[in-house]
Amino acid sequence: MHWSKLYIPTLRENPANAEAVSHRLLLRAGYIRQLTSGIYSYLPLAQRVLLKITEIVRTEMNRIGGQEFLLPALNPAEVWKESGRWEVMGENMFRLKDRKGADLCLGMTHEEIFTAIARDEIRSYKQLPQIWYQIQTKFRDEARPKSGVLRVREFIMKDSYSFNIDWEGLDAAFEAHREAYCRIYKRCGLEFAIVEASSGAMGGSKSSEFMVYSDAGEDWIASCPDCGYAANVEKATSRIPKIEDEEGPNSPEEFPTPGVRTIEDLTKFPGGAPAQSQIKTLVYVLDGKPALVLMRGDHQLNDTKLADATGAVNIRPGHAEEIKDLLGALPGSLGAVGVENILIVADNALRGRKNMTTGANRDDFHLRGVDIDRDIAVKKWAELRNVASGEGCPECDSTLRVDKAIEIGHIFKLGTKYSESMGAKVLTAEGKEVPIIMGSYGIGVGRIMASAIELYNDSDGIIWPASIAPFEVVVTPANFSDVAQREAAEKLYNELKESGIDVLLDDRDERPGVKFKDADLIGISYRVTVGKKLKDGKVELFTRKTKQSRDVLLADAVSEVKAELSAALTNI
RNA sequence: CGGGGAGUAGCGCAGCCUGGUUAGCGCGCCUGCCUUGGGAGCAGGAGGCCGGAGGUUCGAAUCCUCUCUCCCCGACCA
Repeated sequence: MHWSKLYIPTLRENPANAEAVSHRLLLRAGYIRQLTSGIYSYLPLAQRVLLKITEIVRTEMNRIGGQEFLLPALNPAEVWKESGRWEVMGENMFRLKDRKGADLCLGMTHEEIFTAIARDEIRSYKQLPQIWYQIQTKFRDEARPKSGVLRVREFIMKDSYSFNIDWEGLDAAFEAHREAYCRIYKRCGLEFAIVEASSGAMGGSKSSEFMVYSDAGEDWIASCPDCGYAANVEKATSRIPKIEDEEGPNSPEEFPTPGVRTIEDLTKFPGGAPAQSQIKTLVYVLDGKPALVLMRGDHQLNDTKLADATGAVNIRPGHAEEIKDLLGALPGSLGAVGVENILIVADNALRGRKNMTTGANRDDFHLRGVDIDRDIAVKKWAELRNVASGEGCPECDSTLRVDKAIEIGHIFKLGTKYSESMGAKVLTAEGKEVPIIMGSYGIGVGRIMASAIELYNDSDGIIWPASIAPFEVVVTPANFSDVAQREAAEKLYNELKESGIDVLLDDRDERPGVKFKDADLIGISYRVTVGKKLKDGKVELFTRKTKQSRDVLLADAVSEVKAELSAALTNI
């Protein structure tokens, strides 16, 4: 490929409106352009990267017996109604009507469609197991697209689904995917972590996420440096010191707390209490029904944990008016003492606590001396608390840390959620009809691209892992008007191409500085500069990652490049 | 959905507060000369419905009202 013929619209200046590093560099290096919020056009360089990634994904999926499909992105409402997700997906689903007025949607994921195929076609255990996958565009109407290609409304995803007759088969398919994913990310050159995750709206028993640690991420991961425990904070637990309370009064005592609205206020108020001796009362609406959520004063509720613990799908904090109607007081003076007929969910950290302080459900009044077991009708105890850095690892004596990460893959043991709701059943060897046991496995292709940039960049631009770089090598004649340099560069370019290397020739009549800057910016792994040393039969081999260059004989250039590349590709 | 910011040339921005001939600057782009090892130089040139609609005014990029879009923080999010 000749640079002069390729559309690579690099920008000299940093684009406005691009905060995340990957967003800024993808725009500046001419990989993407935004069409509208959360929707991007992928220019030729990006398409080359995406194709390299999907090719790696494809070979590894095929290796575990996956069979590639291509399913419709445009789906009829019926299938989604069968699984119940037409409602569950809410506003995140793009919906439309056809000319006859029938409801359609754009697929957010494809459990329903693949399950429908399995239901219609698979009758016998003899046809199982199956692993089916596709690499296809998904649509989600995100409330807030952000960070360039990291959180978008239209994106490419590899999604696969396993179908088994028994749970052992699911375990095997899950494990096969786990291993395939490790190979995929490793081959893409990413450093990644596998963490325990919440299954959320997908349903199912167990799920693991594949994460790249990065400040550009939106997930928080708790991990233990000693034993290797790692979990999304939506799932993570931790050890915290037990608190021994002094005995309090025989019944709660109400006391005035004018102006006190927050936990913090009450810690400073004369006669108040330290945060860890307060009960924080939150009003949530769970699938339309109000509930009180009780946390220790210094702890934060994790919404996903609340949803998982209660089985609720749609959860939101209550509005001030709802709360006033419900409890008779405004936030700042809420409590659960004496509350009946409302679901009360409490965090495990409050178990057995006594002599606590909480709101009195009367504005500007609190209660002290509250004994949870005695005074509050807790219906459900659960792990609801956000773990924090510095708390104890749940699996060893060490200490947890919490870091930000980008989710690049997620694998689920679905079980029979979809096969049961949609009637995908097969006959066993004994002639019994049973639901197919399913797994679901996703990889965000665009996120792999963006994560690689977040991980590997410097002030000059992108530093691609060679395996997913749009080109492995660029041949740069310092002065293309110089006949000797031009001819040597073209010859070298042809030789590299013939030996199967992905090579670009910078045939532009630009000054060398421009070509070097552009090559660095777009992140090509190696550059061979054909310049003034040509008269000694030498060219320079420049490594983007290290910015080191060394002279090699022109005659040896092809083999030197090959050696560098194969070293780079096996080291990752 | 709440809070904040921004829409002026392909990109990055100034001008707006305090209305007034032809709306500027840098980069990029085109032509020519010159130059060729880290985004050169000189000369000439093209390119704007100042996001949209309505209003105030003799006169609006500038003031007022409405509206659309984008970005950031939060809420939200397999």
